Order: sequence, then C-alpha cells, then structure tokens
Amino acid sequence: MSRGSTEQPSTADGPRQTGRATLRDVAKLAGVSIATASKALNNQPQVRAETRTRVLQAAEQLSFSPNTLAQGLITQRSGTVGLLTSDLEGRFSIPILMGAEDAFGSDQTSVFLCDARGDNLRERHHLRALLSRRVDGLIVVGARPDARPSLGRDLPVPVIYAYSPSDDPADLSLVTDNVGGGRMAVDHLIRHGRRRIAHITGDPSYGAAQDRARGALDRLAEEGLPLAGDQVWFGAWSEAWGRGATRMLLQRDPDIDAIFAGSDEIARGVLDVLHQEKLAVPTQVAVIGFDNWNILAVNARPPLTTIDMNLEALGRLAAQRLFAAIDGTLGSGVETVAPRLITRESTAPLD
Amino acid sequence: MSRGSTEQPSTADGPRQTGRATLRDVAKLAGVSIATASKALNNQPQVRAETRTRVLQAAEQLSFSPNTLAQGLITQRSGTVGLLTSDLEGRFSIPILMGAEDAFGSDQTSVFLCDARGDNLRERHHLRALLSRRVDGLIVVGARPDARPSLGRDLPVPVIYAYSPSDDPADLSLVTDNVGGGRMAVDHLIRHGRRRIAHITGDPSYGAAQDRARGALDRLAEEGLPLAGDQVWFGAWSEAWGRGATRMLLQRDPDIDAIFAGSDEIARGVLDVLHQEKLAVPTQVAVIGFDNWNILAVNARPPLTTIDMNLEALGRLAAQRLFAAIDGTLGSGVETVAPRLITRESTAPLD
DNA sequence: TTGTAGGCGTTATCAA
DNA sequence: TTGATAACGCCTACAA
Repeated sequence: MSRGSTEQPSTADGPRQTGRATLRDVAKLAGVSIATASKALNNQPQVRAETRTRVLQAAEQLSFSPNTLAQGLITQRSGTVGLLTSDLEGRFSIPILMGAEDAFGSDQTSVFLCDARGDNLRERHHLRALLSRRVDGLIVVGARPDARPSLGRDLPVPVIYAYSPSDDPADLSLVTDNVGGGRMAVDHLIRHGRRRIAHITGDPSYGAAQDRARGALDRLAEEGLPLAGDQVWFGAWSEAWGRGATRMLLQRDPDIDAIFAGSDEIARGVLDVLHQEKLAVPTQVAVIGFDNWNILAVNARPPLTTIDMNLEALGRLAAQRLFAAIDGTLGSGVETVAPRLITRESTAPLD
Repeated sequence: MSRGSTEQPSTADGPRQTGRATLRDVAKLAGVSIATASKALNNQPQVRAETRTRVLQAAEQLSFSPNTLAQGLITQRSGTVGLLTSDLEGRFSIPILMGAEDAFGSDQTSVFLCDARGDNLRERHHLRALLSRRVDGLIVVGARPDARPSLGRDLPVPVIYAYSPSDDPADLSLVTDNVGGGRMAVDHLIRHGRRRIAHITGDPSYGAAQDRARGALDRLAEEGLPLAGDQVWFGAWSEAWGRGATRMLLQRDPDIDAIFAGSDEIARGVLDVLHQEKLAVPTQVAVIGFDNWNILAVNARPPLTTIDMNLEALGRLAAQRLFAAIDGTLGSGVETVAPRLITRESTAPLD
C-alpha cells in the first residue's frame, strides 16, 4: 500500500502489524498502565497532572486514535445512525443529511447513507446491514412526500421517517408543512397586491400537490378572492406540463396577475410560456415556485421566488428527536416543519 | 421507546437489557457452547448437521444479528468506507456512492457519507472521526473537477480521489476523461453532418473546461474543420452565460449548424436563445450538452443530447481499487474513466 | 464433533 | 493517584 507511517508503534512483543497505535502502546510509552492511560485521555479527574501530560504526549507521538468500535462494544452505543433513502438523486436526502450532521456534531455521530433505489429487497438488505452495524438510530427518507410503508414496529432502535411519513401512525414522522407552504405562497402574492391568482401543480395523486393546493385555496378564501383560471391545474411534475397548463390557462383567463406553481420545475415551464407570450414577469404576472431547487430557481429568468421546504431544519429536528429517543421515548404521529419563503425577482408588488 | 420486541432474550443471569440477542443467547437456547454456535452460523464444516439446524433455529427465533463491531475488532476490518465530499448538492457524490455501493455489495460494506462543505477544518474533523471508526478505506470527492489538496501520504488506510484528482501525484485519482468527452461530443455532431460547430463553455480556470475544449478542437482539427465563431467562448457555468454567449456568437457567425455546450446548464441557455431567434433545434442547429444532469437535460425543449460522465462507473472503479488495495498495493497517478454519449432529440442528422 | 481459553481495544470497578 | 481485573460480543486455535 502506498503509505509510509513513520511512527511504527511497537510492543514488547515486537513491531505491530496494523500500523495503528493502541492504548497499550500509549501506556507503554508513557510508562503507565492501560487503565491510567485511558483515564488520562478521557480527562477523568483522578489522575496526576504530570502523568496526564506524559500520556497525552505519548498519544500524540504515536498519533493515537481510539478505536471507536471497541468503545462501542462497551458503551453499547456505536455513535452512528443510518440514513435509509429511496431518493435516487439525493435531492431530498442530502439536505436532510447535512442538517442531521449539524445537529449531531460530526465528531459525535457519523451517518451511513444507504440508497435502496426504490427496491424493497434492497431496503431489507440495507436495514439488516445497518442493524448489525449497531446504528443507534435510523432516519428513513422516502422518494416522494407521501406515506410510505413502515419498517415495522419491533426494530431494536428508534426510527424516524423524514420527508415521507410512515403509513403506521405509531411511528414518528417529520414532514414539511405543505398546506402551510401553499398558504405562504398565496399570502406572498396577495401582499404584493395580486388578485387574479392561478395555481398550476403536479400529479394529483401526490398528497403534497393536494396539500399545497388546499393551503392556497384556504388563503384565497380568507381574502374572499376567487381562484383565477377556475380550477387547480393538476398534471405532472414537469416543465412540459408547466408550459401546457399555462397556455390553457391564458386561453381561459388572459388577465391573471400571478401564478403559483407547485414546483420549481413547473414554474420554469410557466416562465417559458409567459416569456413567449410577451407577458412581463413580474410586472404583469408574478410567478412563485416551490422547492427552492437552486439549479432551477437561481438560473430562471427572472430568478424565481419560491418556497423552501427547509429540509435541513427537518434533518436537524430528526437528529434531535433521535438523540432524545436514545435514552427516552420516541413520540409518534406526524410532526410538521414550517417551510420558508425565498424572495427573488419573479415576484414584486403590483405598480 | 416505542418498540415492542416480543422476544426478550435472557441469560441465566436474568433478562438482558439491550434488547438484542447475542451469540451467548443463541448458544444457550440451542444448548451448545458459544464456539459451536459461532461455527454453525459461519457455516464451518466441523459441525454436525443436526446441531447446525438447532443453532440456526435458535438464531432465527431470537432474530439474532451478529455484532459487526465485535467482529471488526477481531478481523481488524470494519467493513466500512468513508466517502468524504465537498459537493454540497451531492450531484457528483451520490452517483459515485451508488456505484461504490454496487461494487462493494451492500451487505459487505457500508458507506459513511461526510460532507465537509468546502471547509478545511470540517474535513479534518470528519477525517479523524472516520479513522477512529476504523474505515477500511476512503473515497474523496471534491467540489469541482480540478486538483484538490491531498489528504497526505501517511494515512493508515488507502485513499482514492474520485472526480477531483489529488494534487499529489503519489496518490491515486480517478477522473472522467474530459478530453475524450469533448472529442466525443464533436464527433457526434460531425457524424450528423454538421460542419459549422461552435463551442460555448464555462469558467476557463476549470481544468474540465480546458480539457473538453481541447478534445473538441482536436477532433475538429482531425476533420480539417474550423471552429465556428472563431473562438472557444469561455465564461461561467450558468444559463445566463449560455444565453449571452449564444447571442454574441450568432452575431458574429449567423450560420452555425451546431453548438457544443460545456455543461447542460449552459446548453439550456443556448436553447433558450435559439428558440427566441426562431432557429429550429435540431434541424437548423444541433445542440449537445455535458453532464447529463437529468432535471435539466430531460426537461429541455427539445430534450438534450449530452455527455454523461459515467460517475457510477467511476464509483464502481473506486470501490474495486479500494478493495484491491486493502490487501495489496494501491497504485498512483490519475486514472481515467470514459464518458458516454446520451442521445436525445437536440441533435439529429442534417437533412 | 464439541468445548475451553485467550484475545481484539476499550472502559469501569475495585483494591492497593 | 494508580493498577489489576473483568467485562463488551465475537472468533479461533487447541484440547477433549
């Protein structure tokens, strides 16, 4: 192997093969017992200052790094969690992972990321592997924001479902508040003086599509405003549908002054057609998206105001709940995380 | 904790607290010694068939799962690798992770994914954590396809740099063949009868931009073809630049018949302006991108022909090299992975 | 074919 | 303040 450790730690029995110093090496070098070395390194009080520095120096010199596996064997805690995802692109799982990393602290807990690729068998495999690695907990991230099958009730570690809730109400699930997000989007448009607001969104079989629409309609109703375009335009989560729906919408109702798109992809399609029809954004028509998918939102023309699902916050929360559950009880039901508005240039006050 | 293991394994000393059966529990239930149970479960030959089934049944009944941490202590192998990335969106690391997972086999090896977020300090933290977890190897994925600082030469485990090469030639790096990719793109256009080919690409400080351009120019030269637009249009990796460059290009050289864009983002900008200028794609002008970033390429109008960097293959290769290195030697230098052409509708034969 | 004993690298509980 | 000693869960000679 092309590595050259200069410090080959050795025992009385001869040089070590592994290339990694153990606590015994440190103790030997410092001239103390293993127990003392351990105490010194874990800064326990009952150790003389002079001894401690001697041990610390020895450890430094051997670039000693404690074997977490051995520690875990004793403490019954591996300091790892598994993130089991089905989200091929990592679009949702990565922010969640980062949030979790943040909350755990990278030196405390490491995260195994496993992608089941929508395959149930592969999920079972990964699950088994993670359990045998003695993860302290599990975060499950589904492929879409709808209920997914529970992993089951009698797992030996706490499990949290993030983004996609579990279909078993006894499990704890953390999801974005899609109703609130829809409401937030429309509220933003209303505050900007828009009155003729339409809504184009994706596949109606997605709970998220229904929820966002509901939030939008609720807010509209509060204001006594009708939905422009006479209906929620359900379709597909694609730019193509965004384009098609916008064309139909404009035909039916040419003087809308705002469109709430159920995703940034759809919003891109909307912008495209608006552009083509020479309708100025945001002056004539304001557009707001959903997801804050950077590559789409920032590059849009104009850059897209959108609703961010706050997945990092969701990841942080998952980590906190997991952490609390490790020596307490885990709740159940569905907990909701508030999304947040990202203002860019595709919306602006009327006038 | 909200879990209800029905099988509470117990020892003679009383019920277990952990909720997880150990080999001792299995042995006890099967009425054999721990050693025999171990042999039976690891199907070693020297064990009577009847005994084995008895052990297997006991294990099943207790839903025994061997403690990988304990195994690792003995075998000096954790069965884990670390994937250390700086790629915030996971755009490159996820495919690489999936490739590595594939090659390792999910039951053999699990992957720790750590994101350093471009922060050097955080990277050191993660590195330390991974080493103390006794990962068997490390895959390092940088943020951009250019040389990144080496982790150093005397790490106790083999390290492979993927996507971004290490700046130390003694390390082993695996990267996409960008020169070959550029060549491949232009070759495709030439085969489709295009003769007036222009190239718009990103930030010239990126090695990848230079390499792709070089490949393109090489192939053009072989054919005795000039570069349309008189120059390689370097700029930024954004749609906005794609739009701006296309406008300038069309002004300088209105009758190009193909554009090779250095990224799919840029290609989107190119398509946008072509559309605006009423130039039909692909009939009048063919467009090819780079990256095969699905969300951009598939949704483009028309869907984008592009060069895929084959990152999954890169991940698989990294896993294989790592695996080989664990009890052999790791090579050094830069190894290259061939990209592949993804044909969609933005290119077609002329006529 | 089965069981006993020692050890992997730590930590924790005692005595000294 | 320090050091034996016994775990933790598993594997592997070696002995029976």
